[in-house]
Order: sequence, then C-alpha cells, then structure tokens
Amino acid sequence: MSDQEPKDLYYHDLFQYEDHDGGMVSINNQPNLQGFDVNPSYMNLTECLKGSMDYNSLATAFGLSSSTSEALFSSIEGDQKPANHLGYSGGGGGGDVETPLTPNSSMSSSSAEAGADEDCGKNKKDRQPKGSSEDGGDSSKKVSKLAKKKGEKKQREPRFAFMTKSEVDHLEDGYRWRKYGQKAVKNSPYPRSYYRCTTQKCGVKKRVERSYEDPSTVITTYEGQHNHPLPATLRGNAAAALFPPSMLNLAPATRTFSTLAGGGPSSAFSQEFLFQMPQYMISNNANQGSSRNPNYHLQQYQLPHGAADQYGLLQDLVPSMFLKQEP
DNA sequence: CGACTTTGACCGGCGC
DNA sequence: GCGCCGGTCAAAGTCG
Repeated sequence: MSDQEPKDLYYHDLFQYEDHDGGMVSINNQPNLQGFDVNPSYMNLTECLKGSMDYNSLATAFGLSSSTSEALFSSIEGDQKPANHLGYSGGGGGGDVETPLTPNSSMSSSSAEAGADEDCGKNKKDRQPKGSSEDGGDSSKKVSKLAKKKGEKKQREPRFAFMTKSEVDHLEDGYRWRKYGQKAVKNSPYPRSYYRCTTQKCGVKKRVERSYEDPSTVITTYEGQHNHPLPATLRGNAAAALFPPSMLNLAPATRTFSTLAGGGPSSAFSQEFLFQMPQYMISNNANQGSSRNPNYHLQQYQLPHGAADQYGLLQDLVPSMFLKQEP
C-alpha cells in the first residue's frame, strides 16, 4: 500500500467538488481557487455542522472567502441530473470520480439536491394495490399525501452522501434501518439498496450502492434528518458508529466529504460543497478496529477538546446544515 | 411472534 | 404517447 504518513490534513488539501461531468475535482487543481485562505478551525466547522449555516458560512468556516466560495458554488451549479448526483454518472462520464487523494481509505461524500419531498415525485399516493381493499384507514394517509403534493412541487430532503471503501454494503452507522427495496443499477452490476430509519416518525432514508468503477467502494446516501437520538441499544457505540468499523479500519489517509445541496427541484445541483473531516474524527474512533491495519497511526491524532461530542453524531449534524437552504 | 429482508409489481418523472 | 428508470410498496419469506 502506498500509504503516505497521515499528514496534517487541512481542508484545502482535500476540497473537492464535482465538475459538470460528474467527476470529482480537487479544488487544488482549480487555478482560481488555489491559495485561498484556509482556516482549519475545528470550531468553525463544528458550528457549521451544527446547522446554523448556509453555504457561504460553511465556506467561511472552511476559510473560504465568501467571494471564493461563491465562485466555487456557482461553478458547480449546473444542469446535472439527480441520478448522477454522486458523480458516478452511472454511465461512466464521471471518470475517476472521487480519485481519492490517497489510494486507500478514501471516503468522499457528496450530497445533493432537491427534488421531491420525500419521494421525488414517486408519491406512493394512491397506489391502490391490485387486490386492494385496504383503503380503510390508509387512504387518509394517502389522501393527505396527495393533498400535500398537489399544490407544491415536492421538495426533496437534503441529501448527504459519502463513499466508503468497504467490503460490506450496509455500513453500521448507529441507527437502525429497514431495507425496503433493492434495485438494479443501470450500468452497474451492483444493486442499490434502499433503507429507511426504523424509528417512528423519522423519515430518514438511505441508499447504498457499490461503485461499479471501484467495487471496493460503497456509496451511501442519506436523505433527510434524524429527529431522534441514536437508538439506546446503540448509543454506547455512537461515537464508533459514526464511521462504520469497516471504514475505520481503513488507513486514515484521506476521507473526503462532499455535499451537494439541493436547490431547485429539477435542477439537480444548485449548490454543493465538499469538505473533509478532520482526520482525528475518524482516527480517534477507529482505535478499536485499528489493529487490523498496521498503517493506522491513530494515536497521532488528538481530539480537540469536545470534538468527540461534537462529531459524535455526524449524521445528526451534517444533514441539518442542508436544511438551511435558501428559502 | 415481531422485526427484518427479499422481490416482483407498480407509479411517476423524464427524455425521445 | 411511449418506454425507460429510479424509487417505493407490500406480500411472502426468513430469522432470532
């Protein structure tokens, strides 16, 4: 393995965004973005993750000047298709998507778009089943949904996706999920699985699929925001759950997150930004599983005070920041 | 027996 | 209008 020593990773080392072809591009390669002032302030990032932010503020947190970030975001803005929000563009296009800065253990995330309230239009609405007769109480639900969809153009929940090198498809993240569907992915031999948070009233969904280009990479896309804490039974493991063991076992080289935030319903990506989690976030959690990987230099990373708490619930935090979208 | 997975059918959006 | 495709439903099956 070509693991370089885990270096001091600053956000600017790993900023990436999806170009219009769906390929990941490192900001470092962007002439106009080079040299922007980076402020590796964990607090700023944390604050951002906590939800009170917009893209500019996020960018600010990363040390990007607002003008710079605007340039970045707008440059990303494009007419991509929702289906390609991960940059895999199902059919190649994207090329080296992610192209991790480090070959192993890369985890990049991208979240995207806006679209339909909770089923991109696929309102199960009155999906009166063939043998139906089950309207009864259900119908009310359906009706309300119909009514809901009627006027407005359903909005898609914010998404947050990331790629993970893992052999397991369904990565443990601390929450309990129920699989409700699986579909073959076009241009990919690997199916995509659909999960829903089992907690009542929590409409968070997640999709899991394997990259056809790099079968060792699992793409997990979260949609929505948990409105509840981690399940009690898993709580103790919350921190570790933040990143699945499989993920944690990877060499702590590069873990890049990218998020694509939704803007308009049909304009897949209106905005997006990518960032990298501070190395310590992952490495700290990984201690237990690190034994498997000799390259794990976890101990080098010290968690800033309170960082564990702050990041313990990444999933709670990250999605929230996308809720603060332009009105 | 409840919780979860599997799987084929169905639905709506979208491009042609 | 038609067909493709992503996403969801729900019955049946599996598991603990």
